[in-house]
Amino acid sequence: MAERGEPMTSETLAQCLCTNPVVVRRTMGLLREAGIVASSRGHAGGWAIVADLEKVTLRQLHEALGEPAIFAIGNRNETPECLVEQSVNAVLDKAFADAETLLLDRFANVTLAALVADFARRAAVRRLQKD
Amino acid sequence: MAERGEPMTSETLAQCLCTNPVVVRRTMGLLREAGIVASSRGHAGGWAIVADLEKVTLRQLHEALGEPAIFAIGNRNETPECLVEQSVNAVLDKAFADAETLLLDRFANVTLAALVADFARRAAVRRLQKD
DNA sequence: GTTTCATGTAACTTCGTTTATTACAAATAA
DNA sequence: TTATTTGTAATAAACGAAGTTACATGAAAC
Repeated sequence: MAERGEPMTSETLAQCLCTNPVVVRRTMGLLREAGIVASSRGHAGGWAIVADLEKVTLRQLHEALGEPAIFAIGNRNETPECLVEQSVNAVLDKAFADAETLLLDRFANVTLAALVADFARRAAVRRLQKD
Repeated sequence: MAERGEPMTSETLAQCLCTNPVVVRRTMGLLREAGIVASSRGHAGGWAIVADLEKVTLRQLHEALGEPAIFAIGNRNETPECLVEQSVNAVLDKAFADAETLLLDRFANVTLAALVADFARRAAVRRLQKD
C-alpha cells in the first residue's frame, strides 16, 4: 500500500492477504479510527495510508487493533479464590509483565518506513535472482 | 498434593481444579512421563508427587507439558513467500525469541518448593482472617 | 438522475482447537 | 471376586476466529 499512489479496494487487499474483503474492512476500520489509514467510497475508492510512515510503529498498530492478548498461556483469573492459583499468579505476573514490556518496546522501535525499506531491499534481491 | 502423604485420585483432583477426571489423567500422564509424579491403580491408588520439590521448576513443568506456545500473536509462517511477511518476521523474530527466553528463565527460577511455601503463608493468613 | 462501484455493518455460517464426556479395558488392593 | 482406580480411544460440546451473505449507504462516472 505504501508504494501506491491510489487507494486499494478491500477486494484487492483481500486477495493479497488470502482472506475476505469483509475481514479486511473490519481490520482496516480499526486502523482508520486510529488515523493510520483512510477509506473512500464509490468509484476509485478504497484504502490508503494517511499517516507518516516514519511515525507509525508496530506498537501503534497493536494498540489500534485493540491490543490483542500477547500470551497464549498465563493467568486465567486475576483475583482467584484458590490459594494455589494466587501463589502461581504472584510469581508469574511480574514475569509476564516484563516480557510484555520488552516486546512492546521492540514493537515501538519498528516503523512502517523501516518495513517498507526492508521490503524494497528484498524485492530488489528477488528481481536480481530472477535474471 | 505436596502436603498430602497419600495419593489423590483423578476424581478428587478434577474437583479441585474444576475440570474432568480424564483431563486430569491426560495432563498428569505427561508429568509422569517426565518423572515428576507417579500414578498407582486400584484401591488407594491415585497420583502423588515423586520429584524433589526443591528441584522441580515451572520451566520443567512447561517442558513436561509439551512446551505449549507462549505467544498468542506472531509468526504464522516461518518461511513465507510473501516479502512483506518476510520483512515483518525478520524484525519480530528476535523480539519474540528474547521475550520467550526472559520468560523461560523466570520459570526456571520458580521451584515447586517455593510455591508450596508461598501457599502455606497464604493459608496461614486466611486462617488468621477467619478468626 | 441513474448506473456502477466501493465501503459499512449486521447476521449468520464455517472452521479449527481445546476441553469435556462416555465407554470400557487393564491393573491392583481389600 | 469385588470395588476401585488408572489408561486410553472415540466422540461430543464449547468456544473463538475467520469467512460469508446480504443489503444499506455514499460517491463518482456517464
